[in-house]
This record gives sequence, C-alpha cells and structure tokens, in this order.
Amino acid sequence: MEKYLEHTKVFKALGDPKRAMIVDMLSCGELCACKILEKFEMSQSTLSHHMKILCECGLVKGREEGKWTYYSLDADTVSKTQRFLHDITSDQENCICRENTDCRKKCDENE
Amino acid sequence: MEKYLEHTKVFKALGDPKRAMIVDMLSCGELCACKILEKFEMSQSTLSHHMKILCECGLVKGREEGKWTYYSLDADTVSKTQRFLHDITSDQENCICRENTDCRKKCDENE
DNA sequence: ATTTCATATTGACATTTTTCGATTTGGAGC
DNA sequence: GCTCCAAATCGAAAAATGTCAATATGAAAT
Repeated sequence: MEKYLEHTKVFKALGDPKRAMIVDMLSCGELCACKILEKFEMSQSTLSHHMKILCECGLVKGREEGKWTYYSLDADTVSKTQRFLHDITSDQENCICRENTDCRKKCDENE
Repeated sequence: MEKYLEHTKVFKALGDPKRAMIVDMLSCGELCACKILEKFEMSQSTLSHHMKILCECGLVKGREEGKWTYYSLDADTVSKTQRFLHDITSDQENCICRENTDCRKKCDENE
C-alpha cells in the first residue's frame, strides 16, 4: 500500500485541471510564480497553495532567487510516475488476481 | 481546458490508493466485484462507489452477467491517459510558456 | 412467487479540498 | 532604517470526497 500511496499523491495533484495545466506549462522550462499566475483567474494565495501541492508530491521543484520563486518539473518523479502508470495498467506476473482468476468459482467457494 | 478536464478525471480517479490498487488488479484481466471486495477492508457500498468513479472516468468498463458484475480496464482510455501524461510532461512546441520564457523580464514589464 | 444473493443507490456524517482575503515573511532598492 | 514587491501562510467558508448502514434492484434458484 505504501508504494501506491507515494504515487497516488502525484495523481491526486494531477487530478486538478489547473494543476495539470501548470505542469504542462512547466514542461518546457522553469517559470516564476508571477508568470504562471498571469495565465489563470486565481488569487495569488490559491496559486501558492497549488504549487505547494505540486511540490509536496515531488512533481515540481521550487528554486528561490531574490524575491522570485522559479518552478520546474522534477524529471525523476515524472519518469517514475510514467512507469507506475504503465505498471498498474499492464499485466504483471505478480498481480494479486493471479491467485484465482475464476471469479464465480471463488465467490461460490465462500458459501 | 476541456482537454485537461477529460484527462484529469482519470488522474483524480487514480489519486486514491485503493482505486489505483483496483486498477492494478484489473490489469491482468477482468474480475467480479466480489473478488475485488475480498482484498479490501471496505464495505460493499464503498467499493461500489469506487467502481462507479473508475467507470465514469472511462478507465474501467463493467459487464453484467447474471447477478455478477465483471470489471475490466478500458485499453483505449489507458493508452490515451499514458499519452496525455507524456504530453504534459514533455517539451511541446505549442506550450503556453513559449510566448515569453524570461520570467523576470515579463514580471518587470507589468510595472 | 418467494427467497437468496450480488450489486447499486440513498442518506448521513466526518474529513479533505478549494478558494479567497488578510496577514506575514523576506529580499531589493532607496 | 524604511518602503516596495513576490510569495507563503493563516483563518474561514463552501464544495467535494470517502465511508458506512440501510434500503432497493434485479437475476437465479427453489
């Protein structure tokens, strides 16, 4: 369950359209918060909150320079997330359902 | 924004560890609800609710057979989601930030 | 037709999330 | 020092989510 929790935090962060759009914006290079804010109808505190969520799941990194904060994607988390998505949607030999694939039989056994 | 909304529904669904685990279970073939329920400490109504969320975002399909409902992954939604994740995390030529990559300059322009 | 069983739906509650305005923090420039 | 500005944090309100027990639905078996 731990492995799921770590990765599902990233999915939860991407589960908001505005945050997904921010990630898309960051995909071609780092941007400061003020630049991101321009593109959204959202208060400054709300953006700050979204950036915190993106950072806390590891998907985005913040770099402070003077009064500005520059954000960029964390390539490692991106690739780990892509791999995780692939893993949970592909047939793996260690899958939990390997134990018994005949559902009806299994259900009836429980009687 | 529409394109984001469609895909972020899938991420929102995957943002819950239990639902991600269910997807993992379904990745090697369809399972009936009763089989999935066995693996979790969760009421039947809660599982039903989770399955509804997974179905409504298009990631999972339900097939009714007698009193049982068999669930399986929707391969098309899976691959579209993988592509979307790749797209928003890769440098695309149509990226919104192409307009002006020098953040500080842009910020100062606004004064 | 009655019962049984698998699943869906409903209603309620607690928790989490989203959002904002107001305030705080901390660097830059005077 | 003081002021200005970008960003973070705080506090509160509204909305969404996760969960369960209870009930409804609908197919199968008797």
